[in-house]
Amino acid sequence: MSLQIFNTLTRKKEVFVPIEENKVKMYVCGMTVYDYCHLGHARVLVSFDVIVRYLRSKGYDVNYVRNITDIDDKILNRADENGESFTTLTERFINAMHEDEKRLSVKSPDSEPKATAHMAEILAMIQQLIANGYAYAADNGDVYYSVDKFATYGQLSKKNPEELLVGARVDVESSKKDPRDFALWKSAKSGEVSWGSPWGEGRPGWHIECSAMSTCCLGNTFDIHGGGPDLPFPHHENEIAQSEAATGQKYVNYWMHAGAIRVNKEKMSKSLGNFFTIRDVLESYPAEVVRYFLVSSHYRSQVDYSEGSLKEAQSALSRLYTALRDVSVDGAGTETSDLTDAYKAKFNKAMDDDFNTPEALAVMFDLVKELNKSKSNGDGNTGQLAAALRSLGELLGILQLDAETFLKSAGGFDNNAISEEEIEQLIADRLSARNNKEWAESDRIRDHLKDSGVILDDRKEGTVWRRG
RNA sequence: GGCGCGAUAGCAAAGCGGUUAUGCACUGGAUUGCAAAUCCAUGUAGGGCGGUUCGACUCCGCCUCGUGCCUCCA
Repeated sequence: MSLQIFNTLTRKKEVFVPIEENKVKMYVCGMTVYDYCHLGHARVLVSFDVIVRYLRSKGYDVNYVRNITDIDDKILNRADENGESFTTLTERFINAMHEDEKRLSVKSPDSEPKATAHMAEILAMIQQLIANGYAYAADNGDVYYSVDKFATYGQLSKKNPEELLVGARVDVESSKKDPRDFALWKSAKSGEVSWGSPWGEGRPGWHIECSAMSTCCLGNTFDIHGGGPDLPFPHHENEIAQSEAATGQKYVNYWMHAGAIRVNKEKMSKSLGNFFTIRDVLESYPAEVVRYFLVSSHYRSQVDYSEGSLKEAQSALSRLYTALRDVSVDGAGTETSDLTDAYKAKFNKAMDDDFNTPEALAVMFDLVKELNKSKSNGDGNTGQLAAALRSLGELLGILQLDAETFLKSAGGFDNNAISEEEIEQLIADRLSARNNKEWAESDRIRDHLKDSGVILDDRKEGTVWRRG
């Protein structure tokens, strides 16, 4: 079974064939660090994390590069508003982003290049573009890319260059030769942070940093380039124009774009102001629940965010962890058997189909049913089934906690929540009531705990509890 | 206006030209002092109109509705 990837460039699923056998060179557009990451960023972070995990599980040696945009207009404006240096601002939000991704179990990329640390490569590419006749320096010190010179402009976003000309905003101040042209280098206003260049003091345009950094990290041509739903145009279109005009070679083989997160049927975005930051959401829900929510829909689909969707994610995750509760997987992790191999094969088949995580989760729930049956009939397969479930979960970045820990903390985000000590005490009180067959008192305690979000489970060995 | 994407049961979300998706919720049974969890059983589908086909939720066309990009945004 071969891996198929939906390529934005062709709008089709294609069999994935890497440039170098068993190696994947992958670049994802990361954050512009002037604010906290929101759920839309989390979608990209988690989606590509799953993709990398799966590629590695298939034996690929993946070089995953995800950049950080640490210089641009919004960063300078925000730093100015805050009365702080732009580096103080960006360092703060880079740290915040790293905290957020860690909490969401997103593994760090192999490298995380920053625009400000790659000025030499950026300047070299701009000079190459001028030398190749694709860019020009304007009188004011700006350098622009000549969109008209790049014959296949619009190939990724399926836009007609002529129509872009008609629809382009006319900027009276601009020194562009053509309204479609975009800045490779912006001359510095007085007092602004800047870098020296052959065209005077200035800073790079938004698009050039990704062309320069991806090329320097991964080579002229690489396998996968990913990003969010709003990046195909103009960002990625411009990257193609820059890189292919500079190197004369194909830039990227497979373009991948995540779908939008929506709130009330509207895209979550900074400009609309309807965004929830990752840390906002993590105030109310365990990180793994947020991650499950993101993984439970396909990475390309639009998904609506709501309280209800997280509650449902929590319930579903509880079913998975409940199956793992009290199962010893000692010595079972490395066993293979026809039983577990069948589930793994189905899981892989789903993931081979453009990383179909909802389908993969369905396989995990089938496995859960098998595991639950095994737990009750004592057929001896319990350990290996649980181990298989966990190892599949690992590929999605879920189910790595101790089941007991998850189940006892899942709903525990209320500061007024009842403590474990109180719970244990009440359970002990209830036990003595039950021993005396005082069912009314026993049920009173059960109901009281239920009102506090604690659900009891009476077993032969004793009473266990969870929050839910 | 241009270029795309989508419409699945109460909700969420997949595959598939003919046979149970899956999860949450719901119903009946087993189980339990009562529960919870679990298992078993069952119900609830595929926007509208045409076409292709022995047969379409699944392919094709049209329509309606929703939504994304076209401007900084993941």
